[in-house]
Amino acid sequence: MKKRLDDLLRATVEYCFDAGLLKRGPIPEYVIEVPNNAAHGHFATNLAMTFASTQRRRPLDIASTIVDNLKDEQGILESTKIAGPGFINFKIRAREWRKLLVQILRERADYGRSLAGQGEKVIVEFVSANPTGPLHLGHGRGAAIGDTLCRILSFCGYRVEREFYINDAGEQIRFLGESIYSRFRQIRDPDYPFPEKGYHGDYILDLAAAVSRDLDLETLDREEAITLCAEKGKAIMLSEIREDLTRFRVDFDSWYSEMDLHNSGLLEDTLKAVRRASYLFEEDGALWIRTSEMGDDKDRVIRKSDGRFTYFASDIAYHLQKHERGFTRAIDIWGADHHGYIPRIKASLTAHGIPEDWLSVMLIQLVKLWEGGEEIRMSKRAGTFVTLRELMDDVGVDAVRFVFLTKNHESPLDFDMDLVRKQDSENPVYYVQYAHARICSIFRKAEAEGMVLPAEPGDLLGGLVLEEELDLIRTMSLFPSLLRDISLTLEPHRLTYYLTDLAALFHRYFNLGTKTPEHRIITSDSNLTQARLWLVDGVRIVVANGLRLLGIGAPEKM
RNA sequence: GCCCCCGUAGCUCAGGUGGAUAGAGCACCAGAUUCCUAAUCUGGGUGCCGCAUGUUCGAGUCAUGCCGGGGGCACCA
Repeated sequence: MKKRLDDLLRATVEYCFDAGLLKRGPIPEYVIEVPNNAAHGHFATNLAMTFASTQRRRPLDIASTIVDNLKDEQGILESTKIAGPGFINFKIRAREWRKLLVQILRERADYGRSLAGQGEKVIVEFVSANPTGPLHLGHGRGAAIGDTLCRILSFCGYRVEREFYINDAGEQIRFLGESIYSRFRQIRDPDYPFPEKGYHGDYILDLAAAVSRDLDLETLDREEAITLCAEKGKAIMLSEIREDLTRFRVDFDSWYSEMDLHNSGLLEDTLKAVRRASYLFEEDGALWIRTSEMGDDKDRVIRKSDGRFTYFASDIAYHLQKHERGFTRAIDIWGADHHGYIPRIKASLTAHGIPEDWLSVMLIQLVKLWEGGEEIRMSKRAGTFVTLRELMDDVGVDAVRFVFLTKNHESPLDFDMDLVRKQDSENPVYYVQYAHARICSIFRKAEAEGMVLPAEPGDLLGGLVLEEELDLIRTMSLFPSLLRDISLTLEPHRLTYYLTDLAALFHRYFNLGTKTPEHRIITSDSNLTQARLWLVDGVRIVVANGLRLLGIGAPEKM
């Protein structure tokens, strides 16, 4: 609808140019928006105001010139008003809104889908948890945001690859092995020392038990045993991580191992490439990359003086790999504590001639858990943390995913266990899901009363005349552009707000019937009943599509 | 010291790439069910949008500085 209005306005301006009513020149950037005040109509544009400076005329004059010459060939406008400092406010005929409902009913599960992304190849890397422990809340938030974003991007016509980067080559894995081994030895010898940088969580005990079942740790020498513990432990953790993610409805297309990066020689190749670009230098026995010339605040070490590579080296190689794999765009979702890495990664990409905006990094802020009015403090090292698995057991996948998307990812999130456990309208996820269930219930009732909807709504929708009914359609019509906006701004949380709004509109509409029986959806007038059933079917479609993009179920009964 | 994020109603937070009179939920009070699910709804009121300059027709939104809170700085991962 916005597009049609835009075409109409441009045609009008062209006409005014031809007729000499406006000085010919470039049309300035302007917006068409849905005003937050309903009295300002369905759409408003600031066109006349942005025109003012180049036309050297008062915005109000320009507005009336435009309004007097509107090229509304198809008669979509019901009224046009000039208001305030020079806004033009439009109302669209009800007939046009009803046509949009027809479109929703036709497209069904595809409603909202678009080709906006033009098949652009995007790689989204998220979660990427170290396989040294179970997934915790922070990973869950990243997983929910990343997965929903991917679903939306795909729906908007991008070719999306979801990737999990496995940090399986560094010191941390060694500490994991030492921790497991130490716990094993402590079974016999409680005084056996535990590594200072080890992992204290109880899950290490389980790992020790599992590893020692398969291997005779007793007979191996310490080094050998630790290496094996590390390998086995890593494999077990990784498979648990996969299980948790599957249960959380997050599927990855690829799992990229840092170890492979080393073994396949890609790391060495990368270094050669960097060297060719002459951004490397040696100092104090270490190998450095001159990222400071590309916007980083200092140079960074790539290979330490002990001969081992830093993680940064793998990160550079990994990102160059992404680029070589043909992705025209990359999105990384990291914990906010990694923000310091952005400049150096971008700098090293720049050194290879990769444009700065090829990579977008989304930083996910902290999750704090609250229960009984108190914060539950968490620390992975100390082993006091709530895992994603425990959270799923406690409150369910739907609620967890929804809550993780109720805030901008750049804001810290307070996760209130008491609220999320509630299964009533205070819990936003139930509020939205219930809208869907309620509509299904209405349909069951209609069927029980022998109501059958024809295949196409035809002219029946003319019965939809209430402001509340047209409001619902208008809100539904925003869905496709909302998804496009989300894919551009990378702000998937906006979808939960939209669905909550739509659900509220629907519940309010439904409740009209409790006061005024003739506003009930199922009435004695069969034509009107059918029209209203089509309307709420539209709502059901949009809610279901939205929930699907959030990875949340749309129940038919609650 | 440098970098990132946050600061909007009593609380938790939205605020659609700068628009008109800044919103929602919770909390609080009062009400609604012979009815398609009361897992719902209706009504009642709040704001120096942290402060200050600037950019412009117009700023919660952009820029700069400051204040307050959180996080991060490594030849750690």
